Amino acid sequence: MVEAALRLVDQHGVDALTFRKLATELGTSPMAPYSYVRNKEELLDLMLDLVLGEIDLSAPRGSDWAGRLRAMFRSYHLVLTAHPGIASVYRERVKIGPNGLRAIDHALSVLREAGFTRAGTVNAFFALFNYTIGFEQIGEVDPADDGLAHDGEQGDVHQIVRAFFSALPPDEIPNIVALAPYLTGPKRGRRFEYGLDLILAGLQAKHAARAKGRAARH
Amino acid sequence: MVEAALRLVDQHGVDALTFRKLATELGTSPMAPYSYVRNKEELLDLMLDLVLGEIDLSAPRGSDWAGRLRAMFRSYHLVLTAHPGIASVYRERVKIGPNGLRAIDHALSVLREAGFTRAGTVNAFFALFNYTIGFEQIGEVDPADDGLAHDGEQGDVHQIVRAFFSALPPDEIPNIVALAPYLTGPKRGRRFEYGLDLILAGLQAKHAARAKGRAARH
DNA sequence: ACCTGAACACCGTTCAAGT
DNA sequence: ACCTGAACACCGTTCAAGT
Repeated sequence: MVEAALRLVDQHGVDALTFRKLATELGTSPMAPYSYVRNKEELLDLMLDLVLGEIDLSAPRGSDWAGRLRAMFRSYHLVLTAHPGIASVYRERVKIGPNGLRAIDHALSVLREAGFTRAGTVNAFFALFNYTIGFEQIGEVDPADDGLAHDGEQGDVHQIVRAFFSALPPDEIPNIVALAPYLTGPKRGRRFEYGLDLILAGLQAKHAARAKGRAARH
Repeated sequence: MVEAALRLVDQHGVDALTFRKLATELGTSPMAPYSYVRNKEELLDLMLDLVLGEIDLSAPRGSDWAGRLRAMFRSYHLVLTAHPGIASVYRERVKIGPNGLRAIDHALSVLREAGFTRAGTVNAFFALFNYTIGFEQIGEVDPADDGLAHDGEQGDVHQIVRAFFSALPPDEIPNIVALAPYLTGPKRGRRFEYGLDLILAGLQAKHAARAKGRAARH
């Protein structure tokens, strides 16, 4: 049942998920899913947890704590992008399921074993977690569909800029204009890892400073 | 009109925003808002841009690029938390308005002036941007309402853990259990800055390494 | 425990019509 | 240009009823 709902979301987006459509997909009546689920929120929570079960938590052999976190959140990112729109289920009211709990606990254990304090572990986890989720939230910078057609030549950057960022005249947003090819590009895979490595580098600096402070005290 | 819609969202949440409720708020017919807006998506985009206009882009006197970025994204964070739920407007289809463009351009200009490459500037911007948005996406770790009442004594951590993370038995999530007081705590203000400083520290390390490499080549 | 059909209280949006 | 009222095609969910 949840699998069928996830299939619907993967194919037509999260907004297209409807008890009625799900029912016809299953060949039942619109009310049949209520036998398995209390309401739509619970269905969404179950779908999210099903997806979170795909995260690879097996640590790469012999790697350090930063490498293990990188591997885990890279997998997390890949799983979320494989199910577009599912990240939007994270809202105020999410109920975390068993797979989500296992993933959280794994990340916390890596940070604790690395020697981070309790507060530091939690803060570091949320930094990685929030970044990963936020990355899925916005897709490519979408065009502002204001009638300007996309039939111009591919190389005409100014045409693209005008279509994508038409809310202000170009001379008010010179940096956006200058960087437009990078802003609209599809280099999402590397982009995620750039930010992930920034956070991990920050954590490693904190970790090193703390070890140094401990050594100086002895 | 957009202001009235924003007031509705601030008071009752983004899901409660309805053309019909907005109309009664304005004392008009349910169809009246359509005179100002093409559809609901456009209304949401206008509301988001109205909020983004509150971001403080005035750089603190005499601070470096990292300090200026910290100030801007701290303000961005405060603005988003002041309007709960508004961050959920960021979806695949957001049309960025003038205030949003100004904020983006400001962040890009700071990074460019600091000496980051074009690709580095864009990647750094998205790291900060995605983290900030992701932070608003999930609120506190919400209780899993499975009938367990919250009437236990405040000090009984195990009770809290069982209520919040009941999807798995405690011995399968030892780190969550051990860190539960930190996970469920309301220390959101400092938590945002922890992650923000991690990203900025990572950027500063990259910046320093690049300057060093340039010097060595001469 | 699982499924059905009809109904209720809502939505966003279209349309024809008014000023 | 702005507003109205009725209508359409949808929602999630409740309820009474069936197996």
